[in-house]
Amino acid sequence: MTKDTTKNNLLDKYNIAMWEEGKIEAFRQRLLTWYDKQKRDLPWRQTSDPYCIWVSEIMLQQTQVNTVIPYYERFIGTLPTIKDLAEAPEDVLLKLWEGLGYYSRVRNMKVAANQVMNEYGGLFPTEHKQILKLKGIGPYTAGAVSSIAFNQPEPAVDGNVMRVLSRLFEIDLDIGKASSRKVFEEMIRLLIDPDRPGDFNQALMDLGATVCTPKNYHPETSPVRDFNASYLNDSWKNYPVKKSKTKQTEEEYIVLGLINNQGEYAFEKRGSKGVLSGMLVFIMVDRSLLRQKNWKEFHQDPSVIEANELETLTRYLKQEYGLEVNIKNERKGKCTHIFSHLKWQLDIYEGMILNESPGSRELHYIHPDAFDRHPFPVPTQKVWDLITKITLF
DNA sequence: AAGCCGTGGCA
DNA sequence: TTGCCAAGGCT
Repeated sequence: MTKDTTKNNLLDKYNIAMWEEGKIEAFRQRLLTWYDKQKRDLPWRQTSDPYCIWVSEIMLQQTQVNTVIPYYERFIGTLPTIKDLAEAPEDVLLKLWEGLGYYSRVRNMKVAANQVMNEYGGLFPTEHKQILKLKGIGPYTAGAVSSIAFNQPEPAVDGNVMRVLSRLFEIDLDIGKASSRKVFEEMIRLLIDPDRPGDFNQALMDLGATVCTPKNYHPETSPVRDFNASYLNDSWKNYPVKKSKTKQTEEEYIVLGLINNQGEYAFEKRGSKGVLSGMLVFIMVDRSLLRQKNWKEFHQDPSVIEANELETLTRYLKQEYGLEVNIKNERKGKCTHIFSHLKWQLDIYEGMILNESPGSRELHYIHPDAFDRHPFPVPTQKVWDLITKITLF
């Protein structure tokens, strides 16, 4: 039995009707003409160096263009080649990444850079299959680098592309589900311009970022509105389909700015798993571990640690860190930090370290004058600003 | 498969 | 204020 290569099983399965060849070619031309005229002038569009394209694509993961631009300039300026990246100490990399978030991205880049040095002699691999094997490079980024840097007709399906295609074809798939991406990739394989695959992919993303946006979407302003089934059928408000996310869970911490007799603050490196893994934070103690069952009944003043909780805290610091401290029971300040899936409520207190003995957790002592030399995640920076803030009367 | 991983911007 | 969203990948 011979396979019918004119049919696409995945598109058939979801009853998606692809356009005929003439319409596809007209679409390519309309989209690329618009792109040639309207494309955004971005730093990584002034190079064809796969290393630079790669760096930009990693930074752009779940991060907006305007945020990325200064980070990209500084990163490429500091580490102009993949060899520089492979040889850079992790602290230097994290300092360049500080504030961008998702810090495993840059750690993975260093691993990938070493893969390229060891397996490809420092030359970025040119084949999509090889690129996909690099640490931190998934289906989207492999497609982006392949098409943009090496002119290969590979799909690069991100949130923009899924939103654009959902509206163009009235696709009812939930774009939040991982399995949906493959369907959109099959569509792109048929749509992509074989002569300008990189520009085609970028044009679709530009369209999603500037015209076919999640909010304030006006389909009549689109350069490809004639191709847009959801516009022609006035169903565009239904697309894309996306399930709403679950709310962040809240966690409350006492954060301690503990200073030793040399004027240094105590920090802790978070574990290798979980949020902010391997990053420096002030000592944080989960209040749910400290509080008694009915603490709310007798605890009135939120700026003061209740006596029982303070006692437990003191014991905890001795046991976990080997620290004897004198905590000033007057809240220095409070702040919140919101992650994608959780929310931290931080109450900040200061204290003096009276005695240190070996504890189960290692501490790092950093003098205020040296603070800027270390990479810190934003929550640590927020707490730092509160602790060192000069109070004006 | 679905939950985890940061941060800033915006209505 | 709150929730959503952004050029996703890993486990």
